[in-house]
Amino acid sequence: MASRKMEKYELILEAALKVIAENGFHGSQISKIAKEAGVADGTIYLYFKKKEDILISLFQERLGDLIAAFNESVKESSTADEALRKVCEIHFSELESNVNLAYVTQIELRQSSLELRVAIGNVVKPYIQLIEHILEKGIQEKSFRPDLDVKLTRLLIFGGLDEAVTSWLISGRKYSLTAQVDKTVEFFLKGLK
Amino acid sequence: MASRKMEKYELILEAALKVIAENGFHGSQISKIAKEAGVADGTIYLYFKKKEDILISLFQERLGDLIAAFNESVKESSTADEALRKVCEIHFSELESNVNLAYVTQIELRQSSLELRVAIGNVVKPYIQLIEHILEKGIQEKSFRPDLDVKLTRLLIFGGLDEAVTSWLISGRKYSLTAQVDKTVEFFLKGLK
Amino acid sequence: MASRKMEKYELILEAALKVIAENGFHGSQISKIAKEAGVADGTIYLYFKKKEDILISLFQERLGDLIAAFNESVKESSTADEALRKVCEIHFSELESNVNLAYVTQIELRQSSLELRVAIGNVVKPYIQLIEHILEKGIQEKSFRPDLDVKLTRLLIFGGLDEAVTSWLISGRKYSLTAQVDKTVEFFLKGLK
Amino acid sequence: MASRKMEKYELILEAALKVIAENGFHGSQISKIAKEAGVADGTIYLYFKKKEDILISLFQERLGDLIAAFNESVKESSTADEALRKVCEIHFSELESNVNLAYVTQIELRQSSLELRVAIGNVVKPYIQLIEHILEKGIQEKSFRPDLDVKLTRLLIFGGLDEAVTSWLISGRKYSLTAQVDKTVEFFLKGLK
DNA sequence: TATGAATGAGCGTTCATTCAT
DNA sequence: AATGAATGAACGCTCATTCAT
Repeated sequence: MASRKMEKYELILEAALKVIAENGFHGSQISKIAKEAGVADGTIYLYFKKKEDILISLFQERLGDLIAAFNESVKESSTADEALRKVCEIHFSELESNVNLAYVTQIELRQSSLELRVAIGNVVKPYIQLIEHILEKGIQEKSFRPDLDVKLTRLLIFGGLDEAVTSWLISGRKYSLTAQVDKTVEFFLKGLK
Repeated sequence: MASRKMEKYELILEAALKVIAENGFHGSQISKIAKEAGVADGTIYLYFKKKEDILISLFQERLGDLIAAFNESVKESSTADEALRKVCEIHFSELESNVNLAYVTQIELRQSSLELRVAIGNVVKPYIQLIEHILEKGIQEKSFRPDLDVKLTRLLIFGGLDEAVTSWLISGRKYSLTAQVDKTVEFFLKGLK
Repeated sequence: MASRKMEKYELILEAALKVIAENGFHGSQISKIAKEAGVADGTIYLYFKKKEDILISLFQERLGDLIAAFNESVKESSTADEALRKVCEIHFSELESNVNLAYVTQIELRQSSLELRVAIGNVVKPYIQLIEHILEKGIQEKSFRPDLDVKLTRLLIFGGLDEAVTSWLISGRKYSLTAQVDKTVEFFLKGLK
Repeated sequence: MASRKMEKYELILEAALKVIAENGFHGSQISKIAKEAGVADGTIYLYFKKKEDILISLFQERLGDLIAAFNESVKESSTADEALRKVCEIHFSELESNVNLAYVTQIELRQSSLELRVAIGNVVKPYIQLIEHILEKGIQEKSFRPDLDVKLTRLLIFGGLDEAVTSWLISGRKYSLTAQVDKTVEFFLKGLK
């Protein structure tokens, strides 16, 4: 009954996402997540070894999907410019359309132990590498400057995207995030000049 | 006796910075900070209302200094280009030369409650506004593109700088951060092209 | 199907003995015993009402055999002296040759609830009564002092034997227990003088 | 204020003794002991590192006194016979007059972890050694048999005394324990013959 | 009979904060 | 102002037991 097992696993992840988004990281006791999922406290420990494992899985499952979507889109892009635009588009649109996920990943999960942050880092790493690949492709295509430091630039781009999302959230989502895609990509491509 | 009062206040902040840098956010109990500062636990509550207030003050005092330095330098800069370079230089060099502060602000203080993060946000806001002013100045000087979205671009720049510092820390400080200033400024000014 | 029923019953007891001997009383969860026995957790509750019942049954079955052996031997003994020697011999040799049983009865099962200890007491009672019978027989034979308090003396003898075994176990079984039979019986028979 | 510190330490030990005697080992939660002592739960952890430490201390403090009393009495005894009688007398009378202590040491504390039992063993060891010294003294005085195995015999004596006390407790203290001293000592001295 | 997923009560321990001195 | 002993709320996790299949 793998499907049934997965059902409950998904149920708990879904509940955790909702509870954390509503109550914050520190206000999300196991008992609250269990109640939201409609299972007993102990049941959670049949699917997750420790409380932190829920959060790590949440990150891996949800962001794993996102990163798969990134890879797919990038493959379909003919140019590096287009690929970078795709990345930015997906990054903004996915988080805009899934506010709970956005809130949890940008705000709540960062308030966690070093151990968890390392796990999160591992999930984010492929994403940053994807940006790096796009940069390399752009250089090969002679579309991007050949003297770019790809290791540094990928961080500047990721950091910019991340901050844009966080700021949008903290502002109370008073404006459209996806509407920023063009200007954002333009800044990355053309810089300030 | 204001000076004497300030003495102990500073003593506690200094101790908190050291203890958090050494033991991490979760390993920094009031009792440990008090011992490091050479005062009794209860004494801390004569200077700070809650534990979080120590952290907020830490951020305000130390980053306040930094931001004052930013403002000073920017005023002395004749062009927006130069001002942006100055900001980046100070951002990287100050945190590179004060690893405890870097570690605490980039890594440890982020594992805190929403309330604290809002307070931190307030401290950071003037810095982001400073970047905004530079952008506006650059547009006036016709050095920067007139169609820049300054509200968005300031975030992309701040996020890029922030991520560069965090990544450098997590990597174990295996390379020079200040050596990245040129490439970073160049990316912001010229973009990928 | 009584035999089949008994098979599984025995299987579980055997598994419990092994698991407790290997993991100690507190490390012996039902799930561990079930796995060792090759049955499901729930199956155990078809044969035993509560976890403690396994332990009580373990004691009854295994020590019951021992006590039967005692009775047999005593019946075959012509004198009380000889009977007492037999008791001591069997007590020491059986536990020496069955270390798991010794460990579980002397060390692990004593860390249990009052309820269990009462049940264990009931199992031990016939043994203590056997010693009493031997004492009475000795008095009748005019081999033992007529002024012996048999109720008290049986305890002194049982306690002595019990402590000798426990001490031997705790010492790490560095010496032979059965080699102590002679001296032990001699002490009981002649006292210190 | 060493005296004040000791006051609360004693208060907690006293409360623990009472609570364990009344509720058994497993029914004695920290919160119950704290309430009985009239302190907060957390206060207990200012005086004891772990819950088990209360029990170990209880054993050490109370039985330490007892063993000191033993040593004192033995020193005052002119002969080994007399010393052995003294030991038996104190053993029985002290536990008879302090039923809570008897109950806790004979019944409850034995249901504890191996770690605690080792600690208890260390407290009991000097007592067993004391019995050994008496035996050696008796041999020197040519009052006891020269062929006694003192290492074995001390266990037979201690085990006998221990069992006599436990049995008296379990019986519901329906008879006088101290009234058994004469018969007990007589058994040890003269054996069954 | 047999299974094993699900249950949920139960508790030791930490630590920010208070307050009598 | 300063102390530091005392407080007590808060919670993750285990595991004996149940019950739908």
